[in-house]
Amino acid sequence: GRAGGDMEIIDKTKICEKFKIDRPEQIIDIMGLMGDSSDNIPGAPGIGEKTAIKLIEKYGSIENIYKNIDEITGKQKEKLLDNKEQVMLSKELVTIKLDVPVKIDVKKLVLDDPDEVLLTKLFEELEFRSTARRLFQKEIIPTQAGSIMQGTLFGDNDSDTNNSADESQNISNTKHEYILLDTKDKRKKLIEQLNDLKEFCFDTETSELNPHNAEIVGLSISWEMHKAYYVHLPKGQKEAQQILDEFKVVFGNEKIRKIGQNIKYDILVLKNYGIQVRGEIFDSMIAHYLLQPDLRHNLNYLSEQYLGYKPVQIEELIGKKGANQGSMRNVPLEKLKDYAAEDADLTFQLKELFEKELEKTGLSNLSETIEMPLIPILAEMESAGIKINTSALNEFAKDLNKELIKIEEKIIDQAGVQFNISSPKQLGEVLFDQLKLDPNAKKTKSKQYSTSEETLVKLADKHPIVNDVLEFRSLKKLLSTYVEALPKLMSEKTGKIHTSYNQAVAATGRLSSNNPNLQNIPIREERGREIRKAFIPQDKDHILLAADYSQIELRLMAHMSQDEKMIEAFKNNTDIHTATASKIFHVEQLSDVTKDQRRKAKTANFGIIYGISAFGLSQRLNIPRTEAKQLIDEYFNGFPKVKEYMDKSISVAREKGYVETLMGRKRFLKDINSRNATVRGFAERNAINAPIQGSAADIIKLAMIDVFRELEKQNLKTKMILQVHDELIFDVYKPELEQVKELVKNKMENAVMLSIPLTVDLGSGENWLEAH
DNA sequence: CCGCCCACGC
DNA sequence: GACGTACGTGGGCGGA
Repeated sequence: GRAGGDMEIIDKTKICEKFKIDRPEQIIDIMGLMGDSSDNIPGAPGIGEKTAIKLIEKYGSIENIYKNIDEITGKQKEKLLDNKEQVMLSKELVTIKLDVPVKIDVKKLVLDDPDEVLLTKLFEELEFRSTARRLFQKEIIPTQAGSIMQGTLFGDNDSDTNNSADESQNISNTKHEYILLDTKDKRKKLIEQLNDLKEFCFDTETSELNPHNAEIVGLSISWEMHKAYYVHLPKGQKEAQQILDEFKVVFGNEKIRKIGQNIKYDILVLKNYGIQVRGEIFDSMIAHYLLQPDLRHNLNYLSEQYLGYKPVQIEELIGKKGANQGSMRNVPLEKLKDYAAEDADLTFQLKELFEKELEKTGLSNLSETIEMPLIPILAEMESAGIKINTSALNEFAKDLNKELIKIEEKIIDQAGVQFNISSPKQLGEVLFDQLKLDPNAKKTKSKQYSTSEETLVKLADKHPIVNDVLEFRSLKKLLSTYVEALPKLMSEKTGKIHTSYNQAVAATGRLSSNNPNLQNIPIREERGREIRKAFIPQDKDHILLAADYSQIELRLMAHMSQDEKMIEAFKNNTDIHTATASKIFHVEQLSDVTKDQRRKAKTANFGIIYGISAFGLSQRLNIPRTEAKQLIDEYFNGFPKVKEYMDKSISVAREKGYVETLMGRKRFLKDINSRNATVRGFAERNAINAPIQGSAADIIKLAMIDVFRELEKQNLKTKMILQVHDELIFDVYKPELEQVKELVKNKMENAVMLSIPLTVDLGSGENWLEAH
């Protein structure tokens, strides 16, 4: 069996309760801190969990151990914290260790059973599955539902989800009823039942991952634990459509809540078949994202963690991913039924758990008023897509290619040797070994020469090759990332680009975009702007409208800190960077602020939001550290409440273990009390930034919902098509332009009421650049 | 396949 | 003596 099968499994929750420890992983922390590095064996584990607990018993609390750490460990502490080569049984130390390549010599790592159990448990907590697989040559199976949970979250969840430490449940050892519905009659009975429900969970199986092209292979439905139905769809498009049409009314029934895991995908797939999913939405993935924004949210993970159940793996059906991966179409019906029905069953079970947990942790409002309603709106935006001017891009590609060839020749000529300019490794060797541009050249973690833009700019006057390399980089980036990539992602069906928004990635609450990423289209450099020009309205009757929040994050800083001076600046509608400059440089008249002063103030403003240090600011502005420190001091003099707010955010995080946004979105900061300054610093910057960035995300999401509903209400043809963090883009039906402008501005500016006004800038044009 | 480096956006 | 600004996605390289 698994290592240490006979070893006593320690219930950390009870220990935590007894000794008033907030978080179970603190025990692990202690273990790391106590680790013994004297034997000099790389990868040597620290003290065992039992010893850690004995220590806690002896000293009464974690705090007391910290106080007496020197007494307990001798000089170990400094040594441990400084010696990065050691792998310690501590979350944070392992994290540090990851900054440099982790090399664990398996041969030297002779572990007896208890140690292996400990490492296994640790790796499990850290989600180091692949590392564990290498070390132990086997998979880690989660021991206890909720074991990785933070704080009290899910701490009392031990009802039917706890299978002790042995094998988790799966389809073969769990009682279940998965029913295949293969006649019209059976489907009719199901649909009748569905119509009387207040909610049901569903999942679609499809031929491919892209929802815009996917063919539906099957549909599974569940509304009670361990029981689910599967409807298989035959190959012909027409037959599939007929069967799906039977379900049209149920999906369109506003009174029935629809539950799913990543349900936006299913909504999009059904939309392709002309089926509108209406009514309330509950997505287990999004729910977990709200509960634990820093963790992962896929069904396998959630199921193993919270249900103690290992689902049938997709690889068992269609093989490992890659070129030879099979299709859902070719999976034997019985297996497909089990797989599909199980997915719906598990998703339903997760909903039961997560909905209660959202309630318990005060996240229901955020969930019900923002995140869940946003899901179908994102689906609509993705489905609408944006048109691109491919011929313009193709022309641009030709130009870029020509220039690239020229500059490549020039670089090779100057280097005097053939090499791959796109290889940072080779480039570094040419610049620093061969041309010897900088005897003290910076190196990266992996001991390569750094060739980042930041580094190269400083060498620009040493050799003309440097600017050529920078130019090459910039051209190459435009060509490969945008100009060549975008047309490839155009849908054949619609001739448009359909990005995909991920609502459960960014720990702060922002959306992210991929396939393609439309949130990082160039705008700053002149040549990059050409790419924006290629984004155009759907036809000549339409025009693009861009609406962006002005300085939303700084306004939020003003609101949340309640700093009178900053609030005043925004109320007077003065340029905030100029106002900042006047404060930190003591320039009475705003009109006397110089460009350079404004630039520095602007950088300082960004730094403030991100929790910058004097060093960071000095690097950014290329000024001495003392001057940077003075800037920051003056900033806090000028805006005293901002400093208070930052300190308060950190202390809130220390006390509660998390920080919150305006709408109550939480971010847990487990490292906020870390004794490692670097790790703690990171958490502290998060404590400052997360409420600001996250509140901005809350606000634009609210605005999206309001705007979308208003467009619907007024029966307009205009569509909201893109979101870029503080900006919304619309494909406006030209006759509606004035009406839409007013509507959008109104809804965006009034999404929430703050101590300062929110202002939105509008622009329209025949392409995205012009609209800005 | 995966980690690293680099670079684009907000 | 090292470290030092938040959140993302993607392309290309190079080692395993």
